[in-house]
Amino acid sequence: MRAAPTILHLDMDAFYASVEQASKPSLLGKAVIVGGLGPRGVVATASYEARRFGVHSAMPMAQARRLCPNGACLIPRFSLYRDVSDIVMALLRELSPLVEPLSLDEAFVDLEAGGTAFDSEAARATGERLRADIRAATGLSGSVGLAGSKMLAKVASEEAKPAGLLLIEPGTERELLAPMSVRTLPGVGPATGEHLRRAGITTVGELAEAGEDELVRMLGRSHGVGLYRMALGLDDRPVVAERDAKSVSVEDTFDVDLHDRVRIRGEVQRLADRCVQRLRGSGHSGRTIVLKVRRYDFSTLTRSETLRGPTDDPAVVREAAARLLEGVDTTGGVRLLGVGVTGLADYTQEDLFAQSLAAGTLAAEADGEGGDGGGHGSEGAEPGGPPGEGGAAAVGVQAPTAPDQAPGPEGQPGAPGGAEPAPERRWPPGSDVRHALYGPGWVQGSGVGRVTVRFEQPGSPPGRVRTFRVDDPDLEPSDPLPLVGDAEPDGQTA
DNA sequence: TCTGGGGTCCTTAGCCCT
DNA sequence: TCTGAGGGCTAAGGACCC
Repeated sequence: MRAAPTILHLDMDAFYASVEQASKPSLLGKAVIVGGLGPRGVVATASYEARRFGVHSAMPMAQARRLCPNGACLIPRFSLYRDVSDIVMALLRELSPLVEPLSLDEAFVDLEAGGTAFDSEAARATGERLRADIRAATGLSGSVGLAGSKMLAKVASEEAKPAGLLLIEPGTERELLAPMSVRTLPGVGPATGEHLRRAGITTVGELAEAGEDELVRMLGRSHGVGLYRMALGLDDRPVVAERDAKSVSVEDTFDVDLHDRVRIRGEVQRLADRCVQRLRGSGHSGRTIVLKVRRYDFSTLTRSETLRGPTDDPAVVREAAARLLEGVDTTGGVRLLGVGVTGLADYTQEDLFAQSLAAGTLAAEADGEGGDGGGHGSEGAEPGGPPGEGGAAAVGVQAPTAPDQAPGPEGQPGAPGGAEPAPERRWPPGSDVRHALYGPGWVQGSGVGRVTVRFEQPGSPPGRVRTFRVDDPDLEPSDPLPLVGDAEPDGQTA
């Protein structure tokens, strides 16, 4: 391990919730919960105000609402978070070319490689400056950890939260780690934590005392050796700037379990198409198709099939996913379906061409695909009629119209619904809107044909609330406004 | 009214080949 | 021809992370 604490770990504080508070001034200092709002939604991030009520990430949203009934529950706005993240990551890249993003709100930086800092003094100064720069550029706060390794830098930023900075001086690691819970170490989750607890190991110090052999015996070679080293404060993993994606997948959890086999097939086809869209978007093709099924009892199984060559052909992926589904028993119902592609290769025209030759892919097959599956698979469910069990309205909860359109619009606003009579517009809480007269605002809630909007924007004083009919022609969805800088002059916030 | 979505990595087991 | 070891690949599941 290096001598100087020049690995920096940045962790933005309650990122999604903080972005929401910054862009919605009336929520500053209030409990904000960001996550899925459906009956099976979970919390992605809670503001520190909400955490005081016991709300935390991965908690079912229903439970969060119970604990914190006055909290503002909002859907995530990933495009905005990505924009803010881009600003933060750009600031990190000014410090060093070696920046390793872990997610939208977290990254490692190798300060030494950037020539930014070679000792504790300089590292600390750099960290403080970074925090100030992030606040100036985004209005948000982040926590900084500095240490001689990635693992320790991450532990440090966790300890520094919220809005702090902690530097671990070389030589003090073991002493610092010893009393901490084993769960502090990366790679120790609920299962490993429980495994260790049963062996009487609850702290990092006890982990180190157990010895490498014992940990290997308990947890296997890779995990055992890795954990033992971490317990000693040893971690020589380098900061890696570019990481190639290894898989691409999409999955959907349904508000109500799906029973109807025809519907399930339709959903798998949809997911396959979405997956290929993402695959192509990332400039990849892939060789192994994976189907994921979570059943009514939460048991999860995967089935996979490896093709002769990589593909990004939707028809090929659809067919593979359909074949895999045929081998899965779905009686009892499914709550989640997913389609993924692994074994990624860089997309090239040659790949595509080779694949169509290898798999004998025909464009005609893509269109006539239903023929194969529908032919022998007509279990019950008459073609046009509503499938049984009320599974039909499962995904589009609040779309009482046209319950039986087979691959129904999914739970996203503005999903393509075909050329039906204008579907009722939906206004998810937290989403951005613009009113012809009142300017930019956000949806505070909607129901019984009404939508309530608060008219405010980043940097404005808390705004007023007004209620409209859901089909008010003056009201329309809009893009998020940047957190800092060009606020709109026309926003009436009085 | 339990438990999202998008990932990575590891382990185990079976099969095929040398 | 049989047997065993070991490597590579595939499939499935599990743990973990944010």
